[in-house]
Amino acid sequence: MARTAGSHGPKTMEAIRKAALALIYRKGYEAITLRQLADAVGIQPGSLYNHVRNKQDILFDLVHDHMTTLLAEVEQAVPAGATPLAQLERFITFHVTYHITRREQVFIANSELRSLEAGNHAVIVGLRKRYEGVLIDILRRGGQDGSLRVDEATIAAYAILSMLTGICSWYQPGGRKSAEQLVTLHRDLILRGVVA
Amino acid sequence: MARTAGSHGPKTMEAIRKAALALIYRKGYEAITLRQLADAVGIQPGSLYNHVRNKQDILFDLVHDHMTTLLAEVEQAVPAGATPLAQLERFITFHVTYHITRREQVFIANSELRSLEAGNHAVIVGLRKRYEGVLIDILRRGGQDGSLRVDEATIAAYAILSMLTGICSWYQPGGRKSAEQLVTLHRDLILRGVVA
Amino acid sequence: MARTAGSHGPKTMEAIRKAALALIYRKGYEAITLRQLADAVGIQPGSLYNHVRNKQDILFDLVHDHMTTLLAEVEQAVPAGATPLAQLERFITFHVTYHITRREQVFIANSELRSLEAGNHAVIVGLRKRYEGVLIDILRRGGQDGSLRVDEATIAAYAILSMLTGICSWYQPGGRKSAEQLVTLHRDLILRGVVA
Amino acid sequence: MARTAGSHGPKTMEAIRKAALALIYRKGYEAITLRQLADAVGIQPGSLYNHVRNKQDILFDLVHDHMTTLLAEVEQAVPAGATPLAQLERFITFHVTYHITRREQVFIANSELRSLEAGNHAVIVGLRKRYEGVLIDILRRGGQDGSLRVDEATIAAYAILSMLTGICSWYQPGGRKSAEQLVTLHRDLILRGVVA
DNA sequence: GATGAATGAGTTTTCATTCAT
DNA sequence: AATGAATGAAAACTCATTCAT
Repeated sequence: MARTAGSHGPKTMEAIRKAALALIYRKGYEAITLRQLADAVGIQPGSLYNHVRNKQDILFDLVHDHMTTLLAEVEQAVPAGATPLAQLERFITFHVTYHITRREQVFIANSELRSLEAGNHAVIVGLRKRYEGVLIDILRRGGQDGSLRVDEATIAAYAILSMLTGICSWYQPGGRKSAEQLVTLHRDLILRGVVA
Repeated sequence: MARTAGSHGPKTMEAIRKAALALIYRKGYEAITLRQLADAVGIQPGSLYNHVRNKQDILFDLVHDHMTTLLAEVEQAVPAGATPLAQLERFITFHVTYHITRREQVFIANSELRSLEAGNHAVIVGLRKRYEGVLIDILRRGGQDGSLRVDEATIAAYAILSMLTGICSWYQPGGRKSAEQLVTLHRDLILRGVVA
Repeated sequence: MARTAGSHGPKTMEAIRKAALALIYRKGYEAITLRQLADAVGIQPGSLYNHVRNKQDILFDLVHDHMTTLLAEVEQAVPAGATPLAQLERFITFHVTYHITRREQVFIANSELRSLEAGNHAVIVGLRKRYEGVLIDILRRGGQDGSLRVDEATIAAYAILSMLTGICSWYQPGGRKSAEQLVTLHRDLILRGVVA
Repeated sequence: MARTAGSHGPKTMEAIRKAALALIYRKGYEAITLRQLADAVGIQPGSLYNHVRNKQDILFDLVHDHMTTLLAEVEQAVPAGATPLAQLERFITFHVTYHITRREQVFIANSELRSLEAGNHAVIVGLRKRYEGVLIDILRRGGQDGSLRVDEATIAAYAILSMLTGICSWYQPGGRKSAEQLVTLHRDLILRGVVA
């Protein structure tokens, strides 16, 4: 049959990725069907398999892409030679900014981990551990040189990451607060706490 | 929920709830099947319907129970007449303690919101808003009387809740840290931040 | 929904077996669909799974049942103490009779072996080797005591089995020849050949 | 297999035929996919259609080629003027030799008949009848002139053909027995039977 | 001639749900 | 209250086939 609609050629893969990101973000990996995804792309369900091996791969690709980008960029953002405090400030700024610009990827990478098959799961958890490691390392060095008040670097890192990552479950682009304001608010909270 | 009147085994209903909690916690609502649930309970899939109206109700029950308990208990835990700072400390203690004792309920109530049908979703979001309101209120009053350094009470509340709730995604009962230690660590973090 | 048509209860399994036998005989295992099978039984495709684990199991059951019956009956039919010649005559009589009464099972057991998964395949091949062994043993003993002119018992057995089993690819019940006539014709052929 | 570099034209068609023969022999017509076939040839599935009208044609070609060759060669092999006994010996020799040299074609021509569409099926069955006719004719004339002990020439012919054709389901080229030995064994069996 | 991407119909299988017993 | 067997809808995935490039 002649092709009726939708996108062709190398653009299709990009369209699939985009549609999958939006759909999974809204409904969750388990809840979406490949029919819905195909509809969103404008092709038949079977045609997805010209670009993708199976449903699982779609999720893994999305999460894996996100994690490798995240890791690559955090290294750029946190200057190696700086003091732990300076590094922490940079980390917070980077994390908040990145997370509100890529809410969907971040959200999926956190909430759909459970839907990854064992092998894929291990890969992503490994990458995530490396990312967490960046913050743990900063906190640990700050604790050792006395510039930061941190006994349990790991727990503190988890706490900080949870706080910052939580932003993407309520943040709406174009909301009342700018990215910079969010950075400031969270940086202050983390650095100095709430007690006046 | 909705057990048929005259049923002689409230134990079955309890077993269903327990099994559902464990299963949904591990795999997610969309990913589990009623066959798995029935297996875990030791009955046939059809028999579930003697106790439950449908799959959705199982989730809603679990989450609703959790939310009402949470609300009831937070009121007990946070003394009405105390200062904002004292209330905040109590809130943190309560929240952490509650969350690590009921990791599964908490996790589900957060991660499976998306799987609730519109009506059910609205109910739960309403309850959650009330719970968040408790903290927002504390922070706002603390900001007003100058005892807490908080401009944006709502955002600060979300940040604090995200941090604290995050505990249940990594906490293992019987781990290196006791509940009290976790309370202390997080309270210090929130109250005074990390800068030495 | 109320059940509309078809068979219920323990009879369904029997109906499935029967319909599967007829369908696979006519079209082959790979060529039939579970929709066709369900139609023939008078149930919905999904309902098959109340009785059967999957498509492969249907085939295996059919073939396995046939092979075990065949083995059990051949032992009855061939008297242990008799001379090789007498045993051979009995074997031929049994084999021909059995094969024309159960053409479908026999045909499937031979032609659909290829469609069995590795494990199932091995089981059936094992049973078949045991059946072939009965004839090989007769021929070998006949060759040793000089009553039969057989050098290569295995090859001769395969040749005889091929000849006899071939009957079910052309035999029509109620055709010109009775079962007894077929037995006689083939027995003569095997025992004395065609040269006058 | 990888396509021989830069090979075009009739070589591809030959490669398709060869790969199809091997694949269908191993797995059966219904069980193979054109993707597997294309892989084996080293081209894309769509490219098959430059050489072949559809899947069915591939099977028909294979079987039809085989049957016409078989018919052409059997006429060469069986001398028209010879006695029925001499002709029978030649027929056996020819059939066995041909079948063990072209096991795959023979096997397919027998086992995949069922997968031919009505029209194609009729053509092949017609050719097969002509081949069977050669043997039936020999037996009938032998029965009439008293040189062969055959009442039912058709049934005897089917029996003999089944026996001989059966060889290709177990014969392995390079096995313990040479083609000549197989010819001798089977000729003796058919001509004189097994009774000493 | 070959390719990559598309189609549409179909496959086996799963699942929530129903209901007579 | 439990069961076994049924339904009907849908899921992921496959496949022969087409066709613009």
